[in-house]
Amino acid sequence: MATTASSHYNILTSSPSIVHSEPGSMQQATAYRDAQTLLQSDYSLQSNSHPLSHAHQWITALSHGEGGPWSSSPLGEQDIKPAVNLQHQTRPPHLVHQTHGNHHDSRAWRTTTAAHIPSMATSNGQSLIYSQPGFSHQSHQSHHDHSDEDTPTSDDLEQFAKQFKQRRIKLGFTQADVGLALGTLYGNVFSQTTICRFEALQLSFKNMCKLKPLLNKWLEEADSTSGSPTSLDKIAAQGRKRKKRTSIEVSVKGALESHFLKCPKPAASEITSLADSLQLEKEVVRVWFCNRRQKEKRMTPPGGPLPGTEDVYGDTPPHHGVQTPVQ
DNA sequence: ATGCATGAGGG
DNA sequence: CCTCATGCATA
Repeated sequence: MATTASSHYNILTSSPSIVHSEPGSMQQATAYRDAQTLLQSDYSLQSNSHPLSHAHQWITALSHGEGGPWSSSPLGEQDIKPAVNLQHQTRPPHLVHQTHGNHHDSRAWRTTTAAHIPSMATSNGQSLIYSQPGFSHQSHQSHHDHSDEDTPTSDDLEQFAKQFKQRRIKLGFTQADVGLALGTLYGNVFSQTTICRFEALQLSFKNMCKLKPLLNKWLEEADSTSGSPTSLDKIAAQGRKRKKRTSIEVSVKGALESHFLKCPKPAASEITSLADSLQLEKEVVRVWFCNRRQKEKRMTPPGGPLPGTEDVYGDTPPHHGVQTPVQ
């Protein structure tokens, strides 16, 4: 055992029917989503407004095959702007996080009536996260007022994400709401997960840039339309047996971590032997490494909140410049 | 909020 | 097989 899932795919929900055809086969999948949504909504006391309609269309990021994840392709969707992307393969950013925020959980959504404006810009180009090498160079465009257009900097994204979240909460929307709204507005539906990751800056720089405009529009729409009755509609079209999530034991994770530090990109053979020694499926291990690598490429460094030096809460009265970035 | 997973696209 | 964008299922 060791893991909750051995290696069999869970055959859940196979309702071939549509949303409302079979009087008895329209719950399963839908029920899950409902539960999740309701759960989420419960947190922030859903206000109601749920967009409707559905759309199916995802502009696949047509940008691929770039050497450096951080050094090239500012955006790959709007148009090809002769950005100043100086492309030179810089080694991947390693764990260089320093005074990163801290981790704490808090569902005090909507409780923080918020009254403070996040106008605490990073002051002197000193972001909390390591900055991207080779970005802040676009300094010949006599303007940079626009919230969109032109590749944002890491700081811009950081600021935007914060404001976005704040507004979203004030307006009483859940992350899931936003995801759906984007679908009705622009044809791109996103999950709660994605919105969450955006707010937490847990996406790649490129991905953040791509989503920012959309979320920005939603923001405008949202507050301007603050009060319009929207219908609630949900689309349920799922028919895919997903492998049950394998639960990897902490000790095993530790082992994987160790190997990752040594070799972030093991060869197939290595993966096989590693999987064997850890008694995991090769595929699971392979995927683990893939995900781990992705994590490394996020804007916010993995590993989390620096262990060790953590100041206590309850004290620290003198001064606290920045508030915890994470909720 | 996050861990593991899927899939498109590119070699 | 990898990278990348994304999300179901879960803690």
